[in-house]
Amino acid sequence: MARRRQAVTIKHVAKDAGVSLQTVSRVINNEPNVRLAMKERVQNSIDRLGYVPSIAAQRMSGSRSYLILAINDREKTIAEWHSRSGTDWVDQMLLGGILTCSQYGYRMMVELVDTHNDHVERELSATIAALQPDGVILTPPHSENRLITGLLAKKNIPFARIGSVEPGPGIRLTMDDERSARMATEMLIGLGHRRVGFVAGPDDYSLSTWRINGWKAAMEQAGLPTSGLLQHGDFRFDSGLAATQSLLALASPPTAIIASNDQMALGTIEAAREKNLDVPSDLSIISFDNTPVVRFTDPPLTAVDQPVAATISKAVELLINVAKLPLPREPINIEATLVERASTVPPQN
Amino acid sequence: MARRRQAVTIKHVAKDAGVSLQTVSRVINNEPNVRLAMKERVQNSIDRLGYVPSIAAQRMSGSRSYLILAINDREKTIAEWHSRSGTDWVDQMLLGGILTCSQYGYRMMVELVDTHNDHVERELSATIAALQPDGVILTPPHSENRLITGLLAKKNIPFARIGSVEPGPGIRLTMDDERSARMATEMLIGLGHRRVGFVAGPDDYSLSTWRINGWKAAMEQAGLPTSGLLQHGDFRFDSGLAATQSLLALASPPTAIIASNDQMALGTIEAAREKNLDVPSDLSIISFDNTPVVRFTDPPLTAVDQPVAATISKAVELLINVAKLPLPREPINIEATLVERASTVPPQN
DNA sequence: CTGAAAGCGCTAACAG
DNA sequence: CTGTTAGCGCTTTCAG
Repeated sequence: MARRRQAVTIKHVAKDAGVSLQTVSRVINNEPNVRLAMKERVQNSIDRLGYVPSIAAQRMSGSRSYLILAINDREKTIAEWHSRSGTDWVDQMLLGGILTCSQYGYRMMVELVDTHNDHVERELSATIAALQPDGVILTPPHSENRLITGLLAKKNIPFARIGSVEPGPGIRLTMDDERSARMATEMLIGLGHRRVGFVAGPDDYSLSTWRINGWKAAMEQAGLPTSGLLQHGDFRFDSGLAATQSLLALASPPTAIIASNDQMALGTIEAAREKNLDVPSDLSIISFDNTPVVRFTDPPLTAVDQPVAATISKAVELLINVAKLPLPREPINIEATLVERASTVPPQN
Repeated sequence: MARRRQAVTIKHVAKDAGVSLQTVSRVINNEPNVRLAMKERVQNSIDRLGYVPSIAAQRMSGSRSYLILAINDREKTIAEWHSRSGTDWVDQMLLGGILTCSQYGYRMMVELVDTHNDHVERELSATIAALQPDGVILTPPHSENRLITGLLAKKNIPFARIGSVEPGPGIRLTMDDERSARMATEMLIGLGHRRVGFVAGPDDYSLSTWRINGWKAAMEQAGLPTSGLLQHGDFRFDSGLAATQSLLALASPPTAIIASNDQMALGTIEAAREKNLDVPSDLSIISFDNTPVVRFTDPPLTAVDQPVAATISKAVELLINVAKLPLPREPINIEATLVERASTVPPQN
């Protein structure tokens, strides 16, 4: 491979503008202490020569790397990509991340890390040493992996924890899962449902518990029982199917079910079909996430839309401005909304 | 922001192993001329200290950046992400790209570039100057944008052109669209269809034409007419709907339609529904891409699966080994497969 | 086979 | 406000 060198460097610009390297550097970085005339002259040379600073060189000299790392769970992400289940979590991350990054001259890079690996620390250390990101975004279940958060804190790398309110280092952002679960439950209660089942996610996701709590709170506030109406799944279709089968086998089965994600909701639909129950007249369904698939199910699913793009965008912003802005001490909530479709109607009997 | 320095550098390793920087460098890069004993001693220090070379420093000193850039059309990609249409093109790129990159110690980064922009060259130049990727993957319609391919060639950056056979610089990879369109058409003919309509993609995608050619070839070979059975769309739902409406308004409408992508196929389903035609008994449908949505339509769509992950994976491999391997002069074909679902049956009348 | 020296492009620290 | 100097961590010469 040809030894590629930077086509036009800060030296060329300095020479062209007849100033020192330092002055050019100051202009690039928008630092104070440059006369306007000088600044314009330099900017002119920059534009004319088409100069763009080398990120590698900037990083080398102790400045920023202009890189934000978004870390996802390796196993789960690859499984989703393989299965082509239509989960667009990564896409929404990129949507929020890339656009916001580019506003600040940053880039976003997606990394897959295996939480359950004994070598998480080594794996992550290596990535950080190699890439030297200016900020890291942690998604569940990494957000609460002490090995990871501890390492990042120790290395003094700003990071955001999506979907975690657990105290500790890092900026915490949530989509207020308790609130949205409550909202979904209240909506069903409002329609007249009194037995609302809940299919929860796995325990290693904090948000699983929050959603349960929101559902319970709404039920209790309406004076409705929850006992026996809670089942656990693992976010996959099969587990949603099994959980719903259990719920529908109850002496007095629920007339509505909330599933903690779309894939499990598909399982819920399937379970209803197996029992010859009509959705929504026999069973109303609300799912979480609002991934593309919910619009193509029969019937289209009412779903809690998780504002993933907005959340990542916010995280990027905070991470980039971490030096300037005062760091939020409290978790930041990006509110989810409920998208009504055809899977929710009043109970028919 | 704290001025972060590399925790453990090549110097530490050199000192620890009692050798020169150079020797460590040779070990890292697996260069010859290091005695096995020496190599082991150095590797030991590397492992013990947990040393990982800084990519920025490597890049600075004229070596590789270990970065492959995957460039997608900005407008189209963002529109798809926003609409949450379930297109998983980017996910499949990442699946193939990230995994293969990581095998070689590389990373993949997704960039969005606006083809229709007058400043493509400047935009791309800036990205390249900033990132200095070792390779670039171009997807349609960038693959045939002379401004882009010319720039990359001039800068001597290895690149792959996905979905292009047009002569010129760069490694060309296709999914053999003509072949798969022929295959789809033959399948329908095999079922007994004689009037097979085709909804093509936009002209600025070469593959649109290839798919048309495949369809035509199969029809002609079977002695079937194609006149009037071709309509053009722009890959979006609405255009698929309109194109199908035109086809169904024909004096003798087609009994089967091939749509050049899944979104347009959804439009085809909708057009059939509007006319009270049953799919598949009144109208068989095959779509291209096999994105997640095709499994959730009613009925699930028979579709040509585009091996995006495999193609990107292959591109990455070639790009990384561009110095060692002889560069393929001919386009490389990664073969698509036809996934049969419920939207294709023999014509009912 | 190994080492020493020079430099990649940029910024921090210090002078003026 | 501007310039000079030193060095980031690594690889490429070029010597031994």
